[in-house]
Amino acid sequence: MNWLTPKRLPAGMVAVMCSRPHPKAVRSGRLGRPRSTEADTAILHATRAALVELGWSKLTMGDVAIRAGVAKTTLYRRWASKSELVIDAVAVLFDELELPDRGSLMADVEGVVLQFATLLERPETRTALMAVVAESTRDEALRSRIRSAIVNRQKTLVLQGRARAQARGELPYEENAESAARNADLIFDVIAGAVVHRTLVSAEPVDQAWAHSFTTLLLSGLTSLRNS
Amino acid sequence: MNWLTPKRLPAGMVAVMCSRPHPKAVRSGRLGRPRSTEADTAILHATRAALVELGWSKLTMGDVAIRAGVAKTTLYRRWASKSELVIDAVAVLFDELELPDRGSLMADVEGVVLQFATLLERPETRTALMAVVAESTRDEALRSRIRSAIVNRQKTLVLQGRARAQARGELPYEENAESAARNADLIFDVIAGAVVHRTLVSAEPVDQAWAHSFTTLLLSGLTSLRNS
DNA sequence: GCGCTTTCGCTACGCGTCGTAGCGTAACTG
DNA sequence: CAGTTACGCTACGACGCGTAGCGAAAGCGC
Repeated sequence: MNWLTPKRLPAGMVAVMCSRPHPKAVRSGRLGRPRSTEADTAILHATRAALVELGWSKLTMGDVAIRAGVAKTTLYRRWASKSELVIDAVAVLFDELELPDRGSLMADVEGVVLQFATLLERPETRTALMAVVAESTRDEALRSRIRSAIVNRQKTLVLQGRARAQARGELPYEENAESAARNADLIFDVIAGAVVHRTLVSAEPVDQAWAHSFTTLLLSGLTSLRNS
Repeated sequence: MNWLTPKRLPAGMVAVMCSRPHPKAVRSGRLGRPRSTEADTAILHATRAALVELGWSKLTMGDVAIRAGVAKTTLYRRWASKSELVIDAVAVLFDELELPDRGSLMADVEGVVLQFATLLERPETRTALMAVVAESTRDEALRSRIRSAIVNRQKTLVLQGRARAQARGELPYEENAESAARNADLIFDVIAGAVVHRTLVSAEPVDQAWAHSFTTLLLSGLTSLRNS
């Protein structure tokens, strides 16, 4: 019903080359009053604030509109659903993830684990990440949006870390491109999955000690696990 | 508001020794018309069916009541929220998880990974698991319910698998009880986290090949990772 | 300056779900 | 039998959703 209204733009239009394609991007061409960029930032800021105070389930579109000082209709002109709005609001937080060269594969992994954990300590990401992932299990469009807005950014770090480790001689170069990609995906799922599960399911902190133990396990394997 | 109504029972009452303590358990003592156990099973069955057809977000209490052939008020007499209902409905699916002895640690891990993956292929669990976890980030009571109903059951498998591996001589006995517990938690987060992340975030299948690669990585570590 | 186009804030609306109250009836206990 | 609790049913207020319609504002091309 919603998917066929003229408000929806053809799918191709979203895929234009842009760092953050707007959900309901209007052709930036010309004609008419341009969209207020202040409204955009105000809405996203208000969404994060609402996530902190209310959490995902109690966040309402009307409330966000009021916080942003914007009419509710303005909100719906840009985002078709609460999920898409929240994804965009949270996605920018993942931009601060980076991989400073700490000199060794071990230190690099530990660093990225702690960085990711710090991100997941924020109430916005805690409450939003799992919620949108849950929503995406029944919505392919949402899933691809999460992928491009959040997941792919994290995956880059894995590729970067591997390249460094290979340059240092800590990891072998993989001539087979396919299996190299598979391995990167595997490692990404292991790292991100472990941190997320520890944080949100087990609900216990990812501190220095845990990061160290995890990294040791990841590098050396289960058979070499010893008491610390 | 909801948390203070007389409907809510004191917290201790839920923690009675019972395999599956009912959310709003009434003292099984006596007096008056007993609760219909058929209604219980019908509701949980209807909830799973609704999850399959509608998914978490579109599931409504009224719809579940109709499917179960039960009044909506009957539903609310037993479960205070949609989250608690869904947890109970899904929890039984996790009971079928077990750890058959396959002769080696490697085979055991691979087996449990594939079993867990099979469980996550079901639409009920896919859509429900992440949703209730997301909900639990702001609700400690919900989190402990998930832990006792779902997570702890899985964690047992890790302990079981380790004990077997130790008996086989594949893993060393850990004299330090604390670090042994920490290691078990770590391994659990790594295994469950990786499978969940692969399935629900990366949205790619956990097949035999992936399970094998993952298990190899877990046992031997990153440094020994080679092309397959 | 003038039209044309699009977005803006605002109000109002229908719809669906929520969770509860109140009733009469059914089931079980002593 | 009386006492107690669960049941099905109806009705209700509250609230969030997403949209329609309005006049005003802010750009563009002329």
